[in-house]
Amino acid sequence: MSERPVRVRFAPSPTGPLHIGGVRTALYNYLFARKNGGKMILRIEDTDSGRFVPGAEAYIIEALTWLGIEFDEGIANGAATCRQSERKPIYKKYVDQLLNDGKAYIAFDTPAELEAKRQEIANFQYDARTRGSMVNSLTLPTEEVKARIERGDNYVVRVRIEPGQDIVVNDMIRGKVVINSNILDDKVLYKSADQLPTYHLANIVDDHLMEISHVIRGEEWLPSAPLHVLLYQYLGWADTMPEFAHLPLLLKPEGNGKLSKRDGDRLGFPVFPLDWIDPKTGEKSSGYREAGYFPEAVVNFLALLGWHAGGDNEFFSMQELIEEFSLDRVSKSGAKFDYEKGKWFNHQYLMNKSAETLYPFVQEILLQHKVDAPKDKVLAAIELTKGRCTFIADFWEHIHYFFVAPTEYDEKTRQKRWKENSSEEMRALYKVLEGIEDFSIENSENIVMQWITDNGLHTGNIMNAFRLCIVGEGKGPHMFDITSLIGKEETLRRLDKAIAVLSA
RNA sequence: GGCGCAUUCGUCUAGGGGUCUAGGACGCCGCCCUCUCACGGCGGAAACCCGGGUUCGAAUCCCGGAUGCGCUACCA
Repeated sequence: MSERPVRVRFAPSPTGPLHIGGVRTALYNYLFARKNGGKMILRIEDTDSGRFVPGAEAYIIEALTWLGIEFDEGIANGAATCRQSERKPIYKKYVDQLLNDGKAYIAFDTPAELEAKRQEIANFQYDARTRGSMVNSLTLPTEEVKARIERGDNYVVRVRIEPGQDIVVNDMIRGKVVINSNILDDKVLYKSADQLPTYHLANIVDDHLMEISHVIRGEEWLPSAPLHVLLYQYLGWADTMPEFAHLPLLLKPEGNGKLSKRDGDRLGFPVFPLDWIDPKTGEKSSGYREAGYFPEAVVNFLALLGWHAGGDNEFFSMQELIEEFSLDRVSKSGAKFDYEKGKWFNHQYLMNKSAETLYPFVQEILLQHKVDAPKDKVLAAIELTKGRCTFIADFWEHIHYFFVAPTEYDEKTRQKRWKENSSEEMRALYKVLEGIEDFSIENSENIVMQWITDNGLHTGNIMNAFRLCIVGEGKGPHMFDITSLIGKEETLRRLDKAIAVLSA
């Protein structure tokens, strides 16, 4: 283990909205950096000009900001300051170095020609066995190569892999992974067409220049890690090569495969942090924020998909995650995405919030429904109902009857709770309630219960019918919590109306 | 096909040779609380992929198989 300062990066490609697996990668990088007193860097890997999607970069930054994942470098005024597309001369320099050192060569084979080769030869691979029969600087005379370049022919630079050597990747999560160079191909490092490096080269150069100490990324990169190790050696940077940690993948909740962008709308839950509208197709993908999730619930849930603190506790704030996080407690195998558990987390976070904290959100919902109620009444209603809500948006369903009298009565509840003598009993209850001066929870409950006892009535029958009259359906907090909040006048009004409607 | 990684309840996982008749959580089921719905409490069903080996002893170590996933682009 080196003693150098911890510096990690999150390096997304701006090809669309950041999906939840990417968010988790960013989160683990962030936790690792904070835990070890290191720096977190954002780098935009936009070396594929063809797949660039406008707005994607801003989306990534907004999403991570929402979740509380902060960057120490690479971001200023809300925009990324490190984009690979803006570093062309830097990569060119190292491409030339590799070329001069004979670690790479120029190839003129066109994509169409390569495609033809693949059709022609099964398992065709551009490598030590085949490069001698291809069109490149190894097979062409020097003048010809020069002439072609001057003529403006497009070419690529390929890494020259020497066969027959074992390449060792030390992975912090998986241990030692050995791969023989025979199976590696001469990957393209640079394209003359857009003068941009490919991922592999840009990645190594930037990680080196930015003094990245740990590369924490998805497992899909493990197969190319040997190439990266080789590039560090070719460039002469082997001694400062970062440590690698390849994270297990996030899998589809059902069936097989990696969680993908399409799964969200197919399965009916978000796989993106924020809503996203595709600029080309106009297609909308839903996000956690708009679905009503709290960022801290998403972070908590995501952190536990592939990592475990060891004890029985499952609730962690960002600060606690930072304190507890460790790469050697990251799982090796992929985790299926369990949306139900995500909802449960949100429910827990919502229940644990104070009515005061929830107030602005609920107030907005009430306003949308044209309800203007005093704050203390809203706070009380929130306190009584928050245990029933998973999302903020659920509040209206559970809170509306505190502010709006029922206009209709749930048919099922009516059949079950409205008995033959209910009208009569409710009329009697009306009289009792009318006579109560102090309409507080305790007092009204005492009086009504005493009345029930004295007259040999059935508590369940009375209360359930009463609930149907006041709420309109068979749910909600205890009746006197509701009636004392809506007040005597409103209680009597609702009761009167309900008796008329339900007796008809 | 080739190469790599992985494999404990349906799902997320604890477990790093004996304390495992395998623990927790989500979901599911039952009971309690109760005027209903929730919340909460209690309880239940539910797993070490298979086969060899190492060992006095294996969920834990090794090998093989099976299965899953990933990669195999002038994409990241």
